[in-house]
Amino acid sequence: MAIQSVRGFNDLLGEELARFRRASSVVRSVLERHNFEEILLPVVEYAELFQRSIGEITDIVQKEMFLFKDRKGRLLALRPEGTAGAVRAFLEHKFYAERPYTKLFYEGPMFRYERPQSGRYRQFHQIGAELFGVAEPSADAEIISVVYELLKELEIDSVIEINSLGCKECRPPYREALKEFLAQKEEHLCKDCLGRKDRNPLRVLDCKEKSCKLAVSDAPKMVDYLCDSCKEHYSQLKELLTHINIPFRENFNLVRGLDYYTRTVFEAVSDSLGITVVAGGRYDYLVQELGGPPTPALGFAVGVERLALLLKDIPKPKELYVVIPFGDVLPYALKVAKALRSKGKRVEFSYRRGGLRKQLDFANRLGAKYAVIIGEDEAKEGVVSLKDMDSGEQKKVKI
RNA sequence: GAGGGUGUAGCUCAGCUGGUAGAGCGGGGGACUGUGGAUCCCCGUGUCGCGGGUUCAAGUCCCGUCACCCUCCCCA
Repeated sequence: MAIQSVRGFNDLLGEELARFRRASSVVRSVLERHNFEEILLPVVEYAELFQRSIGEITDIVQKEMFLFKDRKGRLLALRPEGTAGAVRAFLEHKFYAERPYTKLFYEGPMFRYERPQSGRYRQFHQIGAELFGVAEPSADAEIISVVYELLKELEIDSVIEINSLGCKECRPPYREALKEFLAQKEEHLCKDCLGRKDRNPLRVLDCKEKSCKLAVSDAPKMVDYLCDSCKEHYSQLKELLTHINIPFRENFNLVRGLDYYTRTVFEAVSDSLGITVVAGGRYDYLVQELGGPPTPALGFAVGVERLALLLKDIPKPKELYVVIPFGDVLPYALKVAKALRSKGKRVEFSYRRGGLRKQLDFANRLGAKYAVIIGEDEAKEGVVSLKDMDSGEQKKVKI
């Protein structure tokens, strides 16, 4: 058997790649407009970084990481997401000491050992942005505004949902209240939720199972338990979003799969495919938990493949010129191709053999806008016959 | 990790109750050595995903395995 690519690790090519590039470049340009600075992070980190940041009991850490040991026996991981690495870099370069706040973005492959399905691979790409050092809700508003603008620019139909998960003051009491509530609903919960109702009760709110949804419909809401400062933060954020005309929807059942989130969380779900394309939130304790100074922070990540899947149309490539040498004119024809390319034209030099007819047929198949016909007459006169492949018009021109 | 579907030529697929492989499209060549998208003619051995089993005989039945697609879990 010929060697195949590894499951979930795919070649990206053709139109799919064009969509991918488009999605990526739009997101990048929106981030650059907001003056986020790019950082190129390594793909491998110590496994401990993810265990400490994402949370020991999450599925990502428990069963979805690509783990391996280096030659000295240290446990390494292919990164399953980007925030942990960004925080590590923020601390390692001591950005907290040299600027009042820091805005970073990263792009690159992420790895999760999951079952592949539509819009989901073991190697996939994310672009993420992180804002370190601003506690005020204006930072939340700006991050959500970036998300809104990139979705708008890519013409992706989706709604931004927001919620608040509270802080270490108000979340524990809420968690307990929710646990108590769920204990009374046990007979309505699915098997997965029975497993997580004590371990990670917030996740039950997010379950797609009908009976769970129903059981949870009158569950206590985090918003009702928010402490004064969280409540203030959340209502200011909503006010700001309204002021800058960013449509959003509150979803009291919105939670995140990663442990580090606090206060604001948000997500954009595509209307057509029903998959999450962007997700993010605030993580005010993570920097400190990873050994840094107390630093409020927040960010988001987009799945580039998922975005690409939803793109309406892709830009057409530049108009193609096909240079057709005909007869003993090779040196001249190559010179013409070089000249056209130096003018920035997209040029294919035809290596196809056969008569002019066959070569024009070839140019046609390539989708050429112009055929640059070079026979011995043209070579002698120092011109080319430029044929417009749509209209069929042809004239001799100097290049 | 659980469930369902699929796997035959480059692509899309046909192949009925087992008798050793076909079509369309694409591609190549020609009709046609200076003008395309048309027409006509010619060109298909591909480990029938892989391994094993049943059988005189397996693309076709059975078991296993791998991959892909979809759903769930989880997540971007």
